[in-house]
Amino acid sequence: MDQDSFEPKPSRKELERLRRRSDILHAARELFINKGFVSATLEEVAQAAEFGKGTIYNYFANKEELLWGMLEQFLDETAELAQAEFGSSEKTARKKFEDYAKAVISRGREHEFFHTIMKEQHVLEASDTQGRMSLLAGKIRTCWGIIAQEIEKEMAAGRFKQGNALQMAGLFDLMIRAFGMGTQSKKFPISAVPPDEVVALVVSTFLDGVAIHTVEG
Amino acid sequence: MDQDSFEPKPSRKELERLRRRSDILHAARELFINKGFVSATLEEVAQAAEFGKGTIYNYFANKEELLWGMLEQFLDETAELAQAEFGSSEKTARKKFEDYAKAVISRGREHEFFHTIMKEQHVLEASDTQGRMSLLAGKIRTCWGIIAQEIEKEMAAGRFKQGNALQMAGLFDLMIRAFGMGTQSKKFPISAVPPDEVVALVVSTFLDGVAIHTVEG
Amino acid sequence: MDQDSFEPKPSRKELERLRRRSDILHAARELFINKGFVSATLEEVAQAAEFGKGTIYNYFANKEELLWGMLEQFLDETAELAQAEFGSSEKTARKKFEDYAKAVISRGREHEFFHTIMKEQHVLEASDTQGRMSLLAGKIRTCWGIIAQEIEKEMAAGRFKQGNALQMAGLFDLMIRAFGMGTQSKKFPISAVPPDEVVALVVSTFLDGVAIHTVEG
Amino acid sequence: MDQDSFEPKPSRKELERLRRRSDILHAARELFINKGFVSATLEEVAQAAEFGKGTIYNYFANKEELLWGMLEQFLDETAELAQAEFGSSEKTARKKFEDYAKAVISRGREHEFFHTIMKEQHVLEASDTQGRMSLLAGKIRTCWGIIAQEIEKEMAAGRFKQGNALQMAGLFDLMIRAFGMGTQSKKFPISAVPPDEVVALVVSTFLDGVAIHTVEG
DNA sequence: AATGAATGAGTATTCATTCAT
DNA sequence: GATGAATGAATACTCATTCAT
Repeated sequence: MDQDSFEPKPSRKELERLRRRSDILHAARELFINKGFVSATLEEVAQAAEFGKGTIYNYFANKEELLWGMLEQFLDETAELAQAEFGSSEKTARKKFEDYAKAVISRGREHEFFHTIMKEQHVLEASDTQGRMSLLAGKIRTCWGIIAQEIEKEMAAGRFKQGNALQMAGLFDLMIRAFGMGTQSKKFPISAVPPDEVVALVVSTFLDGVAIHTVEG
Repeated sequence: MDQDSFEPKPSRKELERLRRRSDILHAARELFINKGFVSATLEEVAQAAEFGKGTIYNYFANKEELLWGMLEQFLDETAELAQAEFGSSEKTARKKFEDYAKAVISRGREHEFFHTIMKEQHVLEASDTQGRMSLLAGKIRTCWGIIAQEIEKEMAAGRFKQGNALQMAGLFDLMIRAFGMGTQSKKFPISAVPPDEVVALVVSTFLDGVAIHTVEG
Repeated sequence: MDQDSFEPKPSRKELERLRRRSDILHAARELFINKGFVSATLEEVAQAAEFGKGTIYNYFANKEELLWGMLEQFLDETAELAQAEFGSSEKTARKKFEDYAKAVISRGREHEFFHTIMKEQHVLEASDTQGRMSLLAGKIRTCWGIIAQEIEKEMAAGRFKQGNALQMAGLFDLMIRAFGMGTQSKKFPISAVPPDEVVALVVSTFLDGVAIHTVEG
Repeated sequence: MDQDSFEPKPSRKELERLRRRSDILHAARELFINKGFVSATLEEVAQAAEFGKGTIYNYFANKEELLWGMLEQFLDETAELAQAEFGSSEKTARKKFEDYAKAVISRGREHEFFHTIMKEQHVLEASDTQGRMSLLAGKIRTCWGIIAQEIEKEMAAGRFKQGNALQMAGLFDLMIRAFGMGTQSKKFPISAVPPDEVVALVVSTFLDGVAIHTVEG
């Protein structure tokens, strides 16, 4: 957005700066996911990023900016992931859903953007200036849009039921993330489900449902 | 210990005390859901409960106890809800799933135990003494067990695919909760979906999947 | 002071009231000595006295009054003690000093009025209305006056050096109390001195000093 | 650990830090002595030290640490004082006792370590981790040991009675401190004794006793 | 550019005191 | 008279942010 097309060559200085910014965001992500935004202190972020506390303020105006920056980075990575799994043209749709689910599960909490957004919703709402939330929502739409394209392709081919593809994509994505979270956390009742089974259950349920279908039509 | 079998009539005093405790918990629930446990202050809880700050401490040893108490209350209510919807014997399974989904969606954030537990996970882990987390997990299992019974009945009748009923129940419950949260919040890309459509999409996907099934077997 | 000579017969009611007041003071003494006035809570006092918290306020206007009341009771008991040991006419002076020292040591912290007054000095100063401190000082003077009488008798008999008898009495009393405290507390460097030795050292030093006197005059 | 033998020059930074730490401790001493540890607030300490409240916590982990630090500083100063008065070899023993007594009295409450330790005993006991109390007791033993050496010298020379020199040193030190406190405080019955008289009475009593000795042996 | 000491607003918790029962 | 639930003022401690070096 700011780094427009007419900034021809980012100087080495500038690149290093962006690199450091990104490093700080990664350190913050780890902490915010584990302790929650409010409980994680800037001191801890600085320590994790191996910078002085004051230095963080050279890259981010305040603590909230860290959260916003981290979520943007977060969602960009998720979009890349979706693109990587659904962009290829050789795999069947089922295989794509499977691989995407597998990829999401395997990253664990590292990619739980949904969880994080929900978790820190009130912080985001309180510090949302100038429609930054819309920007984030746009990025989510991008992610789900990539999945939705696949769904539309299948609908067009008569292999999926007609419906709102974006909603269906969102539902699928959330199924993995929510069920994944519920089963991978040690503290949960249906925990200890191996990742493979999680993927199998979610994908088969999403595609085929749990009811038995005798004859269609 | 106290609630022994020979304490037939809790005194009026005791009843009032429990009533007030419950009132405080409800006030806390509202706040913790909206602002997050860490950000909500005890001053706010007290104000919401229309008590003095000190009074809260006559009912709960500290802030964490409020969270634990609230989650227990929370889950007990959810179990009642599940029992109410799945306990009846006249409805078809599909109808039961529909009615449960409807009920969950309609309560909104008021019953998002899953969200809350995930959101405050690190607080809970930090203050979990003597396996209170297990107690909570047990209550979740109870909720999902009620749904699972229905699934098992259908499996036995040959109408549902064989599988781990508890996992399937959990998946269904989380589908409603996660998708419900994503669609009812104003800030989300697939927002503004009317509750009825949410229920329809989740239930039909859970039962039938999104793929078209021509002939089975 | 208030219970003037024309209150002919305190009713049984009144006597019981005084008795309860005294009980509360004893409970408070124990606590104030062990935890300090500021740290001891009224809840604890009430519990120790086996009364409800509110009841304490029927006997004392506030927490500070407990401290003042307790110190008066305290000093009255000490005066009785001094009278008991120094009042008799059969013992030699040396024996009287010994017995008094023994008695003080044996009561332990229960009679450490000096310690308590020093310890809570700032509380007393802050809540000293209408010269209550003078009243206390008067009671101390009474105690030391009893000892001083003995000293004066000895001076008159040419057995003690001339000097300010009250000062000498105070010095003796404080020697026992301070050295007693230092030696009976487990945490002190010259601890574990048996009470008998403490008494012997203090009395012999007070009377004879530590230097060796070859010929006097 | 840090103050190793090969750290020849503490950096200016480090020195300033120690200086500030010491300043804070002196401010705290003043307050703790006047108001008592529990009653003195950290806000007051900060104000007295002319620092922000938060700054205090950069130097001390919590309020208790202030008390411990202050007592150590306190006792180190007292040891220096004892060394200064008893270390010289030119003065007679009597003169040394006199000068020490004078020095102690003249510092007033500023050096009343004994009073402070007694006063805050329960706080110290409650926060005594890893034998810090022993460390303090050791420092007291050091102080009294310095005095005891003089006593032993005199015993060896046949000028003092045989006995436990450490106990005698402790007794002498406590005589000055307790009697000094009793006489210098405005509120006490034997108050208004000029410091010189206090010194004279204590020293002469300690050395010679109050009884008249006609012929020894 | 990087740092971390200093700061004070903000928060959980305690406890003397009141007062309805 | 006795009680203890309710109260809020007071206090230790934390942490985002600033700024001199």
